[in-house]
Amino acid sequence: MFSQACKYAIRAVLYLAVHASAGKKVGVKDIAAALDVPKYFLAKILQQLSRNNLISSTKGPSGGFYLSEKNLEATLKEVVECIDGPDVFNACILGLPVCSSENPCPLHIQAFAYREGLHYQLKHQAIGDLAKRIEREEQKI
Amino acid sequence: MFSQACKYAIRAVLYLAVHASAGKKVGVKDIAAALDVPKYFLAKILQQLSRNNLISSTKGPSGGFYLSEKNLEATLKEVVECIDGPDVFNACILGLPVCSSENPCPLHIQAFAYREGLHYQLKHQAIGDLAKRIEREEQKI
DNA sequence: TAAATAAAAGATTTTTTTGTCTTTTATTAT
DNA sequence: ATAATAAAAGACAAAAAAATCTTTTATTTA
Ligand code: FES
Ligand code: FES
Repeated sequence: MFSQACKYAIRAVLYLAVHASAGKKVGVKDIAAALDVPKYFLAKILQQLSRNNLISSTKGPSGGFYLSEKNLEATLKEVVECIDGPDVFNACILGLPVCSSENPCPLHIQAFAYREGLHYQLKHQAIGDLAKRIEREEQKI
Repeated sequence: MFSQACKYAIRAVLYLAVHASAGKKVGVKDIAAALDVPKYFLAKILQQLSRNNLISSTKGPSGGFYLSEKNLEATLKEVVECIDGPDVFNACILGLPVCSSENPCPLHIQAFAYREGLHYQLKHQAIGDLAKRIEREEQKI
């Protein structure tokens, strides 16, 4: 479903939503250590998210990454599409050129439900709200 | 979700279920052409399925691949796991070391629900029955 | 202003996946 | 038996994804 880079991206964004803020930025090194993820690879991913204004950062001492108020209002759908491209939620599970309910492949019905359920949550839940739930329910990242 | 190899495997098996039989075997070249899939790569995949007794084959003139009665009773779950390994349906969508409802990641609920939906169909539907539905509903492969 | 810090950017390497080609082996039909 | 056929197996190449290292740029604190 998601590339390795995308998995790291989602986890890093959620980590920032929970543990960082404009007043308490956190560096790649710390994030990588907390998530047990390759440091340099994560840095690349964070740069890409930053370029696309999905996360915020400042350089220099006491710098690092965090989510602005604006960033917290975005959704994971945007994060996912930033890393894995815009077709993640529209592609046929068998790799056929188009996915459609009118002309479905044999796995379409289940696959479509699978994707849409996930897609719906990722599209409609703000990252900030998700973070609150993670803290409330003590979910792992 | 599925690797490219696995997608080809599923499609090839379904193609065989619909178009081949013990009396009418079909060669890699024909399958590859029909599915528009790289010939030599498909050959590798079919060999692996054959070694694991998920499809049948004979060499030589008028030889080729087909599904025996036994093969038709197997499920796509077995095909998938033969190619992509046994963890496909148990892995956390974020790549966390374990996926469990007791200690879920933030995407677990959706991911699990729909993954299980797919898993259930692939596990409980015999390939032969699936093939009948494909013919009945004229689904694409 | 200078030194220290941390992200941004660029270049490279490694690993995995995908795809190709060649040789061998088994089977069949002549 | 022999020739033709097609899968099996092995070796190889290309492309993509993942991971690493180095240099540059911006920022802050002393
Ligand atoms: S057509 Fe294959 S998943 Fe929709
Ligand atoms: S724990 Fe992540 S999908 Fe189940």
